[in-house]
This record gives sequence, structure tokens and C-alpha cells, in this order.
Amino acid sequence: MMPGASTVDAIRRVGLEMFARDGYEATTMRAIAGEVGIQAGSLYNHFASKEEILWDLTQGALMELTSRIRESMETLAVDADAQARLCAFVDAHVRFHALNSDQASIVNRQMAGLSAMHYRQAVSLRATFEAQLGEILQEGNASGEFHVIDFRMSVIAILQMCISVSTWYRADGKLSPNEICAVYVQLAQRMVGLDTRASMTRVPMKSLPMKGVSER
Amino acid sequence: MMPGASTVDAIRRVGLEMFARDGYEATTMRAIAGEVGIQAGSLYNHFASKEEILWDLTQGALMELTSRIRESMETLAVDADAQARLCAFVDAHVRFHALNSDQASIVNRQMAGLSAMHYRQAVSLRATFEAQLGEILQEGNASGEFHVIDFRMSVIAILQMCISVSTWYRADGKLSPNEICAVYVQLAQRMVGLDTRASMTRVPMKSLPMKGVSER
DNA sequence: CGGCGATACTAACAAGCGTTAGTTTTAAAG
DNA sequence: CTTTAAAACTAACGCTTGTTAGTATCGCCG
Repeated sequence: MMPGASTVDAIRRVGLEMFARDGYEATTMRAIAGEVGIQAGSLYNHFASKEEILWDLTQGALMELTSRIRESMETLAVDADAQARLCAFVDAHVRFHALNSDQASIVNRQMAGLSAMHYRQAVSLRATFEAQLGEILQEGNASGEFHVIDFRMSVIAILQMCISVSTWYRADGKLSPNEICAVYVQLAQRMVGLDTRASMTRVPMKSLPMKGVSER
Repeated sequence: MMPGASTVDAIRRVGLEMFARDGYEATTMRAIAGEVGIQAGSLYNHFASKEEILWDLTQGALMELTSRIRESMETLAVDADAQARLCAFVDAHVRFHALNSDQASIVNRQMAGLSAMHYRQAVSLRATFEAQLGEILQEGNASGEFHVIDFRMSVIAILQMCISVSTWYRADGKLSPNEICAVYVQLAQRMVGLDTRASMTRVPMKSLPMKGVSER
């Protein structure tokens, strides 16, 4: 059987979509089962409870995001400076939230449906991203590259800026992921005090000239 | 009877708190009634349905935000430049989301519980804020003050940055609203291409020196 | 005092919820 | 074939949901 076609994967796929679109509380087991093409009771052959479906999806989304960020950071030279790290981090974050908006919704909006224990686990895992970005900012400030106004607020502001992409990006829209990432990478650089006009910016993918994007 | 002590206002107060904390779907009429100190059926002497409570709160929150922004903009000189307008707008937005985090949660997270008609109304009202900020950015770019990378993305990024304050601000925290606003105003200025180090920034309330905040 | 409207309470309704028990079907292995 | 375990189905349980009807209580106005 081809991967992604098993019943478990169908439940994952449908649950992800419905939780993201309608919210965890507003999604019923019968609705998921109906979309999968089975009866509600049959869901319990694959998941012990509704919350376990959410927990499974939460873990999957966090793993996915973790992998994407790690992969992006691994493309850097070992002696890459803070600016390069920041660009890679923002690029990976924006790309994930654009291309995986359903998974992003789980992590950013639906986690309240988790049990207290699972919620704590997920939040602490999510907190590692903030710590990672915080280190980049401190490193950049220490080397004199950045001029961060406030570490904690800058970290949250940059992350939230990246997350917001998931609320408006559409695959059939006018802007490609590469173009969008280029803009947000520039915004992030500005936020940490880099002047993206004076010095050439280094972004992971091809960057666009300023006018080229703003005139769309 | 003192204002804010009537049953209607008690329902508003309790509903706002519970919707913000637990979400609209996860909040039951019986839970609201219990917190108010009446029976569930008595709620229907004041509101026709659960959705109407949410709609009432949504309208109230949007009115409040509208007023705060209008007031902030009215303090400006009639010939104020784009930078001053941007600072006033961001300051009002951040201040609202810090001091009214429950109302912010309604507008930014719980509106999915509204009926289709009410949802459309609220979204279109909320869209006027984006339009207002968009005009400021265009005005600033036209006059040469700003160097906006991309209008639409910058508008969303700045707004989302302001909104994110509601997720972490605590009245008993270390930072005052004035200090927080000062940081976000500087971040916004950087995002539109202003160099907040070279030229003195103009912010509505007292601004803090960079080191004063980042070293907390 | 009498009446009346606002607001509270009680009790229940129909519908829907997550979940379970018991049974039948399916499909691969022996 | 027969066996067996996975996975589907049916049917229901117990509970909660938003909401309503009918009734009682409260306080104000004449």
C-alpha cells in the first residue's frame, strides 16, 4: 500500500485540515470519520482518543518545523556570522509557515486542546526555537553586527512576523515562497539594526531588488 | 446602580474573560452563568444566544480599538509627517494589545465563532486598520522618509508584531506599557527603513535609550 | 396597596458529543 | 480451506450542549 494512503494517514490528513480550518473544539469525531470514509467508532482502532489525534499532529508539526530549521542551519559554514544565521533562520521559518499553514495552525492556535501534560511538552519544545533565535541575536550584538533594541521583544516580534505568513499565504497567489522569504529576511535584518540598503544582504535564496517586490 | 455592576455588564465581563482564556467553543453558557451567579436560562433575559454575547464583545472590542487609535492620531499636528503618524499608530496599537489582552483575544482569535454575517462585518471593520497603516507607509515612501520593502507584507508584519504583545504582557511584569511601546515603535521605524540610530526618533510617549531596555 | 414589567428560577427538551461493547468483515499466513 | 489479527460496522451509553417554556420573585410607579 502506498504511503499516505493508509487509514491512519487519512485520519492524520483529514484531522490536520479540519483542526486547522474549524478549530479543535469545533471538529467532531464523526466529521473526521465521515471525511475519511469510515464510521466514528472505527477511529478508535487507530487513536485512543480525540486528544491523541491532536497530540499526534502536534508532534508531527513540531518535528517537521524542527527538521526544516536544522536543515537550513546546516547549510551554513561552521564559521558563519550572526547575520547569515539570522537569515537562514528566518528563511526556514517563513518557508515552513507558508508551505505548511495547516501544521502551523496546529502549533500556533490549536494547542489549547491538548491535555495539560502534552501542552507543557509542546510548549517547551516550541520554546527551543525562541532560545535559538535569542542566541543568534545575542551573538550578533556581541560581535557588533547587530544593534538589538530589546532581546526578548525582538525575538517574539520576529517569530510572530514569520508566523503571520501562514494566515495569508496561498499557493496560487502572486508571490512565490522565495520572493516572500526574501522580504521577511530583509525585515528581520532591519529589526536587529542592520542597514539593508547600505550593505549587500546575504539571504539563503535569491534575493529580489527592493522595487521589484514593492511594486507588485 | 453603579455602572459595570448590572447583570448585563457582569455577563460581558465574565464572557470576555472566559472566551479569551478558554476559547469560545470551550466556554459553556452554564459556566458563564455560574461565574455571574445566576442560572443558565437567565442569560437569555439579556442575550438572545451565545453567539450574540460573542458578537456584543466583538463589537465592543473593535469600537475600543478604533477609539484608541483615533484618539492617538488626533494628538498629532495636522501637518504631521509619516514618521510621526507611524509612531502614533504603533504606540496606540501596542498599548491596546497590552492593556486589553482579553479584548485582543476576541478580535484576533475567537471571531471564528461568529455567524457568517457577523464575521464578515467584523473582518471588514478590522481591515480598516490595515488600510490606515498602509496609507501611512505609502505616504512615507512617497515623501522619501521611508524605504518600504513591500507594502502588504510590511503592514501585516507590523500589525502582527503589535498583536503579539497581548500574548506575553502582564500588568505585574517588569516592563511598563510606556517602555514596551517605545521598543515596538523603534522596531516599526526600522522595518520601514528608518535608521533609529542616526536620527532622533519621535515617539508619542517618553522614549528610552536603547541600552536601558535591552539590558533588562 | 395593587399591578406590572424586568429578571430570576426550575425543569426539561432535542440534539450532539466522545467513547465503548459486541459483532462482522477483511485479508494475509499457515 | 482454516486460522487469526486487524479493522470495519452497528448500536448504544452517559453526559453535556444551547435553548425554551412556565413560573416565581423582586422592586418600582401609580
